[in-house]
Amino acid sequence: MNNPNMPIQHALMVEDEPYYQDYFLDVFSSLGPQWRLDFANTGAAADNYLRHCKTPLDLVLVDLGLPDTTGLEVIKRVYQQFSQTPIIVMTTFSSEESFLSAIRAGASGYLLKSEQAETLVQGIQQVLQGHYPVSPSLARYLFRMSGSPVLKETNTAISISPREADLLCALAKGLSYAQCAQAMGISLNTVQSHIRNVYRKLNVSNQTQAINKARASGVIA
Amino acid sequence: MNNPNMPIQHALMVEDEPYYQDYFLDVFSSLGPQWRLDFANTGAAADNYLRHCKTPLDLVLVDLGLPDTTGLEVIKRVYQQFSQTPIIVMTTFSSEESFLSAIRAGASGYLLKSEQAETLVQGIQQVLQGHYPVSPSLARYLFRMSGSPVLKETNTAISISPREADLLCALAKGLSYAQCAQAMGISLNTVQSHIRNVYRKLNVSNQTQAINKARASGVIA
DNA sequence: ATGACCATCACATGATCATGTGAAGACGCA
DNA sequence: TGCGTCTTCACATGATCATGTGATGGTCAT
Repeated sequence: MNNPNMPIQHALMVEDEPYYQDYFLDVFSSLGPQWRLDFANTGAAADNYLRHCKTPLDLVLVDLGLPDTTGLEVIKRVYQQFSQTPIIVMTTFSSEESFLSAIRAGASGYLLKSEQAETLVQGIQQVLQGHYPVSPSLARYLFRMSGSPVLKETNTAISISPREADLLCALAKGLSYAQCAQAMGISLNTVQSHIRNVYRKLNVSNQTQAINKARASGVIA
Repeated sequence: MNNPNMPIQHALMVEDEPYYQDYFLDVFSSLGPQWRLDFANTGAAADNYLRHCKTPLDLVLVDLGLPDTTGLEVIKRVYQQFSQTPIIVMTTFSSEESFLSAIRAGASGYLLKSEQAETLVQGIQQVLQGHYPVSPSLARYLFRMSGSPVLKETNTAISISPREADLLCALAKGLSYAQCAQAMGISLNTVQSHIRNVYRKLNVSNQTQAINKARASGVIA
């Protein structure tokens, strides 16, 4: 059905919005005529597509936008079936958590739809060459989480002291005050004292808010 | 001392080998005439340079090659003094450990000297734009370590119900139980009831642990 | 050497969270 | 029809957290 001298490159995109389907057809035209881009409107459709897919796909794009976690399921599925096939997450929002989940599930790239079309093309080409393209706003997070435990004197904007940062790290792991106290070799009173100061500095009033804000500020991984 | 219409861009490179000093002078000429590149031959020299440096540097390149960890010390030092200054590690070997250490210390990019000069220029330009360039062979590692720990037990098995997930999302935002109750239109009693069930399902015993586990399982964004 | 942080602790109290027991109606599945 | 799960609620109690006031000694810069 095709010219054997020009082996076809086979891509699947899981995307429900027709607008983006059209858009990415356009993007793919920049990659060359040998590319064939199929669409699956839902996670279930993608699952079905994969079930009937004999030859390994060359690329899979997954929209991680709206549905619960079906996007993640698709990624896992693809990764299981074709572990060599690069998977790129295309999403609207830059959620750090969904980013991590996607990578854990097997994604090799994570790009925002809002990127320039040219940037998307580059990202796709990069992933095909074995690279791991990530949109800048998320790359920051990737870096942050790789360099977790230390980084004491990093209190750039917000003046969280080293010990306070230690405590936040411990809390972020899920430790209770008592466990933090033990882990840090200080008394429960001191833990509470630190917490009081941290809350004041970050202007928050509970643990989760503090952890979120500390993360957002790069104070903790 | 300079043309005020062309603000000078000030870079420091910590590098002992004259060959690479020349090489990077060449690389920098590709960036434009406004760039001034100074060199420090040792970590101590860099330290001294920083001590007498008044205006923030625009870029720092650090050779992480041979010396013990003096390269790392320089990175920390720069990061402390000019937290906004991008730091790129230039190295000969792609050691995963030194890579991680560098990131922990505050580096924003990690490039191999063996890259094409053009690639290096691109990397420098990227980092100046706030990106995080990493040589491909290391990017793979970055991804692996972000994702590896799980991947197998991707808990699709955890059966968090929709309302329970809603609650976890609300909590993850930093809301208190009372606020969650109001936001979800249910009573405080019900919130506690959901929490009890969630904790049982996730096998945890406090909020932060629950949020962490839910995130790790992709249950919440 | 006088502030201005930091780190450490003590004592205290009200708010919030964690956990237990129990129960009701709705839904789906066997 | 019954069993399980989900969702919702009530009442209750101990644990943990949040917040206040105050104190000691250290470091560091002015």
